[in-house]
Amino acid sequence: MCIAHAAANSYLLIDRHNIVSMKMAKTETSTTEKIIAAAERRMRDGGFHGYSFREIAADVGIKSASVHHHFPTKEDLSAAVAEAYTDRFMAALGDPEDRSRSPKELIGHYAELFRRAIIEDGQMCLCGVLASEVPGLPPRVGVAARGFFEQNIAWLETVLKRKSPRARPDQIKLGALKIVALLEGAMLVSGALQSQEVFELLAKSLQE
Amino acid sequence: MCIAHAAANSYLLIDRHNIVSMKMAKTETSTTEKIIAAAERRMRDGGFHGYSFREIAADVGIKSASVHHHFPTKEDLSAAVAEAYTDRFMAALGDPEDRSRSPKELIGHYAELFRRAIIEDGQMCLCGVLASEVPGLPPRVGVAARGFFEQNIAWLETVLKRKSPRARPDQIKLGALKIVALLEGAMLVSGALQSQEVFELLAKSLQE
DNA sequence: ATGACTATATCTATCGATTGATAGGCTGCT
DNA sequence: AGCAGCCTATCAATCGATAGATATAGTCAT
Repeated sequence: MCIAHAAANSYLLIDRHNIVSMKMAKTETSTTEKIIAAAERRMRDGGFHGYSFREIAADVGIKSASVHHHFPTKEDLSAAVAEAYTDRFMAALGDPEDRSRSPKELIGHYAELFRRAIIEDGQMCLCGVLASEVPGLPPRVGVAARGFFEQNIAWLETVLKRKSPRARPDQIKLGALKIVALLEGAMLVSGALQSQEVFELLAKSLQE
Repeated sequence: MCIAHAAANSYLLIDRHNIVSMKMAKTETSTTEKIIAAAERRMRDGGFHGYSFREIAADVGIKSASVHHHFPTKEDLSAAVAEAYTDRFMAALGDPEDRSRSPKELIGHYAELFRRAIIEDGQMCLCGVLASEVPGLPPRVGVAARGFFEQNIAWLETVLKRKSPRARPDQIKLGALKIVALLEGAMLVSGALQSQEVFELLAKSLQE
C-alpha cells in the first residue's frame, strides 16, 4: 500500500522522500507525479467520467493495477488531481499582500494564469470542468473542486480590499466573484466556440 | 427504424403525427419527448459521459433497446437533446427586435432565463456542461453545443445594437460575450460552491 | 369489408468491449 | 526481513449497440 493514500496531500511527501532519500535528479518525476499529470490532462478534456485508469496507465507506461497501487479508487485519484491543481495554481498566484505589486497588476497576473491555461495548454480550467459536473461527482472530488473556488475568491478579496480599503465587504465579495465568473465563463464560451480570440477579448476587458 | 433518425429535428414531426393522427391529449408526451427530457436531466448533472442508455430507459419506463430505436447512437441522442434545449431557450428568449420591450428589459429577461435554469431546475445550463467537455465529445454533440452559444451571442448583439446604435461592432460583440460569459461563469461558480446566492448576486450585478 | 402488406414501437436476449477494482506473485532496495 | 512498486490474471458490473421476435395499427388493393 502506497503512502499516498494516508492523507490528501501525502503524495507530495512521497515526492520529497524520493528526491531527498533516493537522490533523484531534479528533473526526474516520480510515478505518482506522472499519474497525476496524465489524469489532469485527461480530466480537463473529458471530466471525471471521461477518463479511465487504463488510459492513465497507458499514458504513464504502466498497468492499471499499478495506478490503483498509488490511488486505490478513482475518487482518490481525482480528488488528488484537483488538490494538486489548486496548490499549483495558488502557488503561481503568490502572495496577495505582496507590496511590490499593485492590486491592478495582481488582477492582471490572475487573468494571465487563466490565459496560460487555455492558450498554452489548450485546455479548460480543471476545476471549471469539475464544477460543471458536481452533482455527478463522488463527494470528495466535489469538495476538492469547491476548494479551488473558495481559495480563488479569498485571494481576490484580499487583493480587492487593498485596492478599495473603504469598500463594503459585500462589494469586495461581489467584485471577486465577478472576476472568477467572467474568466471561467470566458474559458467555457471560448472552448465551445473553439476560439482563443474570444478568451483574449474577455480577459482584456477585465483590465479596466 | 424510427423516423427520428432521418433529420435533426424530425422527432418533432413524429410528435405532430402522433398528436394529429392518434388524437393524443395535449398534455400527453410522446416517448421520444420523454427520452429527450430524461436525457437532458441526466446530462445536466453528469455531462455526456455521465449518463447511460439504461438509466434513460429506466427513467422513461422502457428498455434500453427501445431508446436505441428512437436514437440509434448516443451521439444522435445527445445532439438532439442539445438542439431541443437550444430551440426551447431561443423560443423563450423571443424576438430581440421586439419594440414593446427596451434593450435593458430584454437583457434582464435573458438573465432571468439563466436564473430559472439554476434556481428552479437546480441544474447547470446543458450547453455549459457540454462546453466544458468539448474535446471529449463526439463531433455532432460539440457542434450542437457550439450552436447554442452562437445563437445566444447573435441574439444579444441584436439587443445591444438597439441599445447603442452608434457603437463599434467589436464593442457590441464584446458586450454580448461578456454577458454570456458572466452568466455561464456564474452558474459554474455557483454550482461549485453550491450557493444559489452567488448566482443571484452576479446576475443582479448585470443590471447596471 | 376483408385480407395482405408495411411501419412503428416495444420487447428479450445477447454481443464484445470496457469499466473500476482485487488477489496474489515477483523483484529489488533498505 | 520487510516493504514499495510493479506485474499478470481476473472479477463482476456496466457500457453502447445489434438481432430478431411480437403486437398493434394504418394503408391499400381486391
